[in-house]
Amino acid sequence: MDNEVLRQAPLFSALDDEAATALRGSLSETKLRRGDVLFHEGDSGDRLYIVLDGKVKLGRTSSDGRENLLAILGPGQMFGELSLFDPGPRSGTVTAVTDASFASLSHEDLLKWLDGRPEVARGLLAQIAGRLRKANDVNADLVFSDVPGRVAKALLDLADRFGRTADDGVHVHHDLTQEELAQLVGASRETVNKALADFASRGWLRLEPRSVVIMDIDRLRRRAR
Amino acid sequence: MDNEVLRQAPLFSALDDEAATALRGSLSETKLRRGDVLFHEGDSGDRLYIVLDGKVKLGRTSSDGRENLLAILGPGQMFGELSLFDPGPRSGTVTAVTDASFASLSHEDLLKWLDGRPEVARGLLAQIAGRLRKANDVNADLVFSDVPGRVAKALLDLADRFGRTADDGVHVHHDLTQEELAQLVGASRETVNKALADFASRGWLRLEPRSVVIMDIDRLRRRAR
DNA sequence: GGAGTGGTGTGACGCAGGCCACTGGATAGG
DNA sequence: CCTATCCAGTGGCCTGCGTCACACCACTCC
Repeated sequence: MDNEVLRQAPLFSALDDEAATALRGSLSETKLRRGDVLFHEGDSGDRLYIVLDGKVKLGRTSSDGRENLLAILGPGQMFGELSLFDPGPRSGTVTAVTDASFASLSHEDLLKWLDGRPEVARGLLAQIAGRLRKANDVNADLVFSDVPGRVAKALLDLADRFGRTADDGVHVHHDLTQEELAQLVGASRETVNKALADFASRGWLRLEPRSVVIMDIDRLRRRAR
Repeated sequence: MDNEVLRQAPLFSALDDEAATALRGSLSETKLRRGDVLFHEGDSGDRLYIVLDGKVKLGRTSSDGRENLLAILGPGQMFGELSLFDPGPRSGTVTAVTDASFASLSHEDLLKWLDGRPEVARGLLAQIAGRLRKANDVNADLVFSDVPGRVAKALLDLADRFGRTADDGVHVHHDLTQEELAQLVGASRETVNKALADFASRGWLRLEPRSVVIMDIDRLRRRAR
């Protein structure tokens, strides 16, 4: 298992070596291929997962079958926390968008763990609080911004987390189809495509399959707000 | 100060009498009149508040001055938690929608408090996790539901929390203007008004100033999903 | 009383963006 | 290789809802 990632994960950054070693005993590892589903909305389950490698999408399906993505998560990020506190069914479906691996921990083990270690509890709170803040931001965007604005915002967020700067711009291998990108910003595939094409025609970015190269990040930022 | 409400507040429901008495020493009380602002988005501040009496709206303002409400909070509910974990500026503005009173607790006191009492920490986590889940639900609604659907949902939520059942229906004194209701569901005042008028013309509810009487809650529920 | 103010009710108009329909390229599976 | 499937790109139509523009209270405050 990849210790490096775990030690950098926000949740465990406060741990000393001894504690980290002790923790590893409770963890188990899972691997998925692109497209595989880790769990479905409505499943029961109480494990907390941390992404070691790859990316997943966290989505929910409406009653009439349409889908909407809450988040794209990469290495170091956790999910499945919600079922820890109200132990109901899973509130979303988690699907791998690339081959991916995870460390996971049972509800029970985590709670045992938290009791003795207030700094970990605080880390967990900070994680969830951050997610809440972000969810609120997304709400505001859905109300205030148009689709191109939300697409720009999503690209910038993905660039922040997965981008690599080269001399021809920031390469963002988001690994998402335009359909998925559309579900992430809450719009139709067609409209997202048109927004992307428009950005490209202005020279702000270049489109590549499942990735973009951002060439003028300042303009994109201005479009996003 | 109203002990009853405090003891029922989800955050402190796990406390025994001794602990509750000890806590009261750290609390201070605040009162507001309808329309008064407790704090603004961007203010610094690290107090956690618990509503004792009345209602508040938690809102944020977009760069071009339009407003959007994240939540309406009533007795027993807390707010201001976010600044506890990343101690940045306030992420929203809190305004009283009725005369209201609050108990508050400083960041520092709360953290001191949490360390010895894992059950309170867990209560706090559960609260925030619940809010996160709710924020995600709102996101899905903004993507999937039309305005009338969101209005119906908002009314049902308000009815759940503030409604009183009488023989002519469920009386919901939400204390919101239609403008505020519109900001809550992310729509214009006019469209919300038309949705309400439509519901009323179907006999599902009756409109009264700053309140509604829901007469056919099942139909309203069906319209909401 | 009259005038201002804040909330509610309604019609008309325009447009962002959803939905549909189709094209073409790329990848996979036989 | 050929076919099937998936994904990206683009145009056209239609509608939900935002915006504008009013009218009509129900108040408070002179």
